[in-house]
Amino acid sequence: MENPDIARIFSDVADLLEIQGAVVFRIRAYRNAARIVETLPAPAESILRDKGEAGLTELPGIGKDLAAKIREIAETGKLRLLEDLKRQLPEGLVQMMHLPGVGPKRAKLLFDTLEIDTLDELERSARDGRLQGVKGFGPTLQANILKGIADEKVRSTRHRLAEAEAYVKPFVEYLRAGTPLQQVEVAGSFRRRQETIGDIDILVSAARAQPVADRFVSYPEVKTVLAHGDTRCSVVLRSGLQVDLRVVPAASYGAALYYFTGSKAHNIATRTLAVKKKLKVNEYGVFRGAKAIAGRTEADVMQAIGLPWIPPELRENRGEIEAARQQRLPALVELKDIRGDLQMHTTATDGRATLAEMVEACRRKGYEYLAVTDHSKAVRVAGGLDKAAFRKQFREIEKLQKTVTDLTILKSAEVDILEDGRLDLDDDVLGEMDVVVVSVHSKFALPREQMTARIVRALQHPRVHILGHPTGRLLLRRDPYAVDMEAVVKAARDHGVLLEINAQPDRLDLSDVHAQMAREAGVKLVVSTDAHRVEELDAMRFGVDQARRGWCAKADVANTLPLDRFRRLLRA
DNA sequence: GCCGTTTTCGGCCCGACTGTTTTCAGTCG
Repeated sequence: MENPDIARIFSDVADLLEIQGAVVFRIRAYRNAARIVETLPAPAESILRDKGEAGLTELPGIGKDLAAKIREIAETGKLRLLEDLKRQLPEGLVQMMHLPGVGPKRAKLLFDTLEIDTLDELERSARDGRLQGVKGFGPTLQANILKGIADEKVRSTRHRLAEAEAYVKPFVEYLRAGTPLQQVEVAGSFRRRQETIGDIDILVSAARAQPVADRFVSYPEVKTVLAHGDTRCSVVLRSGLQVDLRVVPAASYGAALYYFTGSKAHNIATRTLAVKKKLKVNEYGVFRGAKAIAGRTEADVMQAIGLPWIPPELRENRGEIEAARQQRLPALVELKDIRGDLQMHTTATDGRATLAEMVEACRRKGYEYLAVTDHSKAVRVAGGLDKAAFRKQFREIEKLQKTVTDLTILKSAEVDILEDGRLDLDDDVLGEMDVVVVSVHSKFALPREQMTARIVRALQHPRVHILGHPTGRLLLRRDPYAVDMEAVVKAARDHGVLLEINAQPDRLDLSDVHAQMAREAGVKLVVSTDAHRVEELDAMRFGVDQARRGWCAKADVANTLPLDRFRRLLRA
């Protein structure tokens, strides 16, 4: 069982307990546990293997009981508690409680009064008027339920960060253009630079809230208005993206920004800290009794709680609060630290721009070096190059290099890792390259052991420098292939291989959690765009965001090094 | 279910909006 499977089970338990009407804190403990397990830097199974249940109870939020339950799941593949709950409560109730306007209480009420336990049955009851008789189910709620069921069938749930950015920028411009705003910022998971976004939170400070709220719900792209209050509104855009607005006075802007940036888990943890200091924290400020002691800026708010300012990317309650209290937050890598891009393609294979065009674009970015990494021959669909074709390209590079003095073009390739872990090019041509990137592009469905052995074997090859997009995932489209990342990280460490954070907005591979895991193992990373067009070189910032979420400082990212030191690292 | 330089029991973050109510429960973030 992988961590997400265990998390899923805890999350299902929480849903069913909620319907059952269990004590809210017990429910919270399961939800909390789901989140903890989901974001663990190592598989729970290997923690159990190495340190037993004690290794799990070290984690704040996991006690004796939950540690034993994790063991039960690891050993049997399921959890008796969940099986029991499922026998008592039909699973359809969980789907019902996730409809807008329906929560655990109403789902249970529908089951108890009308024996409704599926979405289909609920839809029929709403249509034929049976819901009328149930307490609390007025005409509006019924209409909302029907709409929710219809939306459920065509729902676009999450959006990639880059995609959300494309929708939110014009929306913010529209708000700015029409009403006098003092400050405006997109908060939430967007500001934390999470790889995918459920909804967008726009925070505004303005002298008068009402005009901002009115303009917000009138945005032409708005499909549905979910809520329209004085200071808080919520809409769904035609794209399916939900956008929430919050308007606060300037004196509360920092507190509101802090609160609406989240994450929820981070907020709960810092508020708990505040309670111990006899303080109350809400979106309007930090209060001692009735007296506001902070609120205007985020830094003020955190200082009042006794914390230094924590970068949004770290606010996941994954140890950042403890690190902040001990003044050992990492100085996170920044876009301006990047001195070179180490994966890109040209018209020689599946890129759209020529070698000269890509080099010129990198020169304009002010890079010190770049690696041209066209595909090797196994990637037929991309027109992968053979030994002779690479040598031809290297001669072109040498020729071009003579005309370009202010940046170095590194000869390279994205060499395919074949099914058995051998490489798609011979050692002699690999030896003519400055840097060798290896990646998996085929046979994604291999069993976990086989895939792990395949990648580890490739990393053992003495000429390999970088593992490209290590898990092969495509966000929201394709799961990572089954692979033991702990073993891959260990192999990378043992053989001095760098792990790539691929900055393509639909890859962002490594994930934040894996990047952090690599960093903690002492493995160096690189952030590369894998650009197939000149414009895609701009994706570097998404990769840097991901590195920051993985706690990476400048020193953890090898392509922040000046060329001579980078070369020395490759040789080592 | 977790946790503890207040506690092994008794706490556990906080507020806005909606719909259906006549003062608030449920939902949501």
